[in-house]
Amino acid sequence: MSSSALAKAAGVNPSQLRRDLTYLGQFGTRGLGYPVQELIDAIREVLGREQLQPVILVGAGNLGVALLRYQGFQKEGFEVVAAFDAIPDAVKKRGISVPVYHVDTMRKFVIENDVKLAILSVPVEHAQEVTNELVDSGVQGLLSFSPTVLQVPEFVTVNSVDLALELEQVSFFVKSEKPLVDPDEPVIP
Amino acid sequence: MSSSALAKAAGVNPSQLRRDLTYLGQFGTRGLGYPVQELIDAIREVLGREQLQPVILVGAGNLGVALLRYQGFQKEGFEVVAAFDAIPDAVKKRGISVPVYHVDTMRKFVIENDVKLAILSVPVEHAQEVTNELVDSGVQGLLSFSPTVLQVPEFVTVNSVDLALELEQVSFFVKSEKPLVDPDEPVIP
DNA sequence: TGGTGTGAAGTGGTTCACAGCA
DNA sequence: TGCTGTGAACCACTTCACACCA
Repeated sequence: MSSSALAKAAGVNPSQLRRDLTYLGQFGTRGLGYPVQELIDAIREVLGREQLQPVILVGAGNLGVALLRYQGFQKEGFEVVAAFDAIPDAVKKRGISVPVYHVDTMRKFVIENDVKLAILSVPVEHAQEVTNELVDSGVQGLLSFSPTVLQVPEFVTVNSVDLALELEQVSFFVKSEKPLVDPDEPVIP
Repeated sequence: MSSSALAKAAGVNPSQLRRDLTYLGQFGTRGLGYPVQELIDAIREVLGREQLQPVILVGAGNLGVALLRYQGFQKEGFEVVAAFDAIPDAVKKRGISVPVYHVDTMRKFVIENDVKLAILSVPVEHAQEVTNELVDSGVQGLLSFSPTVLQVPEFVTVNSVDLALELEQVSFFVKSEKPLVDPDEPVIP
């Protein structure tokens, strides 16, 4: 498999892709390309996907429940082992195999199960407090869907996905006449 | 309001924020800061948020329905005016005020209502074909949740959110001993 | 011949540092 | 004095271009 074929599939430049792959070592063959299976193994190892990673989800509202039903995480080597909510009884559990517990039991669960990753889909006004408790319990990585900047110690990784912002980014380029803002020209003359 | 206060709230560097704001013109006062209301107005105008932007959603599965229930889009000036699905009758409509139509009627709707933005939450294997039809009908911006690279003409803007990938990004930094890969040192020695 | 690996150049975004002004 | 606006330096990432080798 050549870098140009891979690059096309990934939607990037071939040089880019070759450069990136060298960080895994160098096992392409000049004139031939990359051995597919070795590539898969090497990437999998670097990404730490040898075994399932346990994850918890906090906030089983609309978005949270959808995420619980979402199969994509399992496919990529994650296992959502439990969900937590302030009102677990209110959660519509149809089609959900993951147990939903009260958020008061979260700390205990995280500690006992040595959970390192959490998905946060709580209302924005509770995002920081829940984050604090998670970090305090030992969680080191957060995927947040709240439109706010979470304050965490530097040893904790946060990835924030703001859905409205993602749509906003598309919208900006659609409504504007020109595809990009010209930095030499103020947007408002 | 000073740039440093805004920067702190946004989680960025003050210089960064000042530099960004100059693209809107220059209306900060040296020694004083920025006038809040003018700032809001200027940003709103640039982002084209004076009036509601109509959006359609395609693919009313788990994620799609959650997105329909999600209030964040409305808050940011978007209105999801209709949803489309291959089996609209199967969609659980509880708590959804947006009408769900059959995907066959999508093209007509897009053209008649001059829809320019679409949210795509269809299964990955149908993402490209639905994209083609949307683009063909006049949609110019797509927010996709399918883990695939969509092929579109250059005048169409695509923003892809791959939820599993977002979690993967967190996971990488959590499981690795060091916070970052040292580019001089191959990950696999 | 074809395609990798990589110096070197290019690009664009970030940060510094400070002149200038309320 | 305090804080903006911005030239210049900095930095990280991207792309080019080509030596090198199966």
